[in-house]
Amino acid sequence: MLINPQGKLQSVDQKVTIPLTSNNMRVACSQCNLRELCLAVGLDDDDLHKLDDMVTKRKLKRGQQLYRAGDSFEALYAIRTGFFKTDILTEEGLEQVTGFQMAGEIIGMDGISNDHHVCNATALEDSEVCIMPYDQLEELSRGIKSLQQQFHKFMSREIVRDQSLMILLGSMRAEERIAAFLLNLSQRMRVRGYSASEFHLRMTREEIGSYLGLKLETVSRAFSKFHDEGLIGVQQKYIRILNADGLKALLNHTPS
Amino acid sequence: MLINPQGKLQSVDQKVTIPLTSNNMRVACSQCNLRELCLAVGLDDDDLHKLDDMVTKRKLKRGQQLYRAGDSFEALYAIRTGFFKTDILTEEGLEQVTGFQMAGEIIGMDGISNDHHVCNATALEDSEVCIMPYDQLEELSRGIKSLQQQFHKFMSREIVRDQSLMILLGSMRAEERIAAFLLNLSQRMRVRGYSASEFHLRMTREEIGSYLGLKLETVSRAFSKFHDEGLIGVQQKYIRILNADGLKALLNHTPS
DNA sequence: CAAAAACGTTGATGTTGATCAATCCGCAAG
DNA sequence: CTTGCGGATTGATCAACATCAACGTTTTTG
Repeated sequence: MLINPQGKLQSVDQKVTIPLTSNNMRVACSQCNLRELCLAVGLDDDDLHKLDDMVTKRKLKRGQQLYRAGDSFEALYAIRTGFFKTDILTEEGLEQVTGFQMAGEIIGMDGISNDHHVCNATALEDSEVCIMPYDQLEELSRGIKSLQQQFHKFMSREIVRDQSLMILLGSMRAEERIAAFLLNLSQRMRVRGYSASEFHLRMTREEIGSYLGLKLETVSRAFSKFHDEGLIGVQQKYIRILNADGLKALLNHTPS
Repeated sequence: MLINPQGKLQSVDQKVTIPLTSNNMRVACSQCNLRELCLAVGLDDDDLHKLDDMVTKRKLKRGQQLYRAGDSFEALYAIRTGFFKTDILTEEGLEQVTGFQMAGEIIGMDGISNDHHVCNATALEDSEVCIMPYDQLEELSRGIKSLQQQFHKFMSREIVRDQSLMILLGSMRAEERIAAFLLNLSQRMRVRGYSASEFHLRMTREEIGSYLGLKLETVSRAFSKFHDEGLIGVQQKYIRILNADGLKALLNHTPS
């Protein structure tokens, strides 16, 4: 499903609210209200406690980097709260955004192949992550079948997500890309119990453009056009989806 | 490394030739001359024999499909000989190629996330694959640490490969894309012990274009231009790399 | 072998989105 | 309140690539 790279997350229908109470470094996966979105899906209490022992957490301020390209790979990170971008510096020194990630998503899997990260991960707002040391995660998933399966599904989901983006970049036109982007964000907000119809963008027009293979002016123009057509409301970073079906209709519109 | 999505495969320096002798359905990973490229990297003899028991093989004629989008996911496949493409049919019914795969590479990992394949895999020449039933692979990799690690590296490598392609599609111009494509093919041929400087393309101009987000005419024009500039030799699908450095120089050429 | 189909090349023209540039808005700091 | 600055908007122009079209070449098929 093209505009829907979150795979099985879609089927999680229950509302999930995102408060945050504990302040200690240890995190209880068994208590976490994101556990139905996260690696812990389907684990029994006993196994959840084993996860608890492995996981610590870390807070990041807006703009702080969780890891950088070239850093040695130590752990995967589950986002508890906040919003991240991942990006790569190309040979010519241009930044290209490879993804935006929100609560319940796992980042860092690019580092497994080389023992070094290939991209940067930056918090776009104050955020908190669960640190899962990779050697421990490997060991644990050798012992817990459902953890192993869940982990593999997350990796595969990332592959499918990337391929959706390849299709977007390879075959869609500017306005289609931006409609797909907005619908995808909206969908992911819904799954997390937030409003699907209004939200704040955490990234700049330039970062959106980088992600979608467009220039910031093109992004801005598309927003304005959608606004004029009554499809969305735009006030800087505050977006309202006024006509989701209208946006979807833009996607099926075959160009030739 | 942008033009180099095969990750650690790069470091395998020894020559690997690709004969094929046995004809029975059972395959001996322990005897396979691709085992240093494949999942079996780093396994000891004992563990290799466990792999042997799991794997069967299948031959495909040119044009045959190994699996289709929507098929239920049963197994991963290691390519023993031949050449494949994977593609997705977009909503509008357009085909988009998501990758070309050759000997030693693993395909099918997109299916793990949903228990169904999201893309088609088609043999572009007569080919042979090793079938690795996924439930058995999971079980085996819970018992064999180095198999588990190798499997995870393959999945991660696929993620990194896809991200390289995202960058190509998001930030490179037509001729850069095509130069990167040729250099990548050349590199992968070298790793497998084939000539890196001359080879047959197994895919059409249209398939190349689909993969690179370009139209077939644009691909054809770029080939002609590179030919005129003495960078490559082109005779239909037979390509010679005459000036690899010249091609590489095209990549660093910042547009603005 | 002949005919058809698939694939590839090349040219002329058109459209999309990039580029260049001016202006505006919102927010933070003094 | 004013100033400065990063971000956003909007307009004018341009370049890259798509599209349309004609023709050539190779492969497949009966």
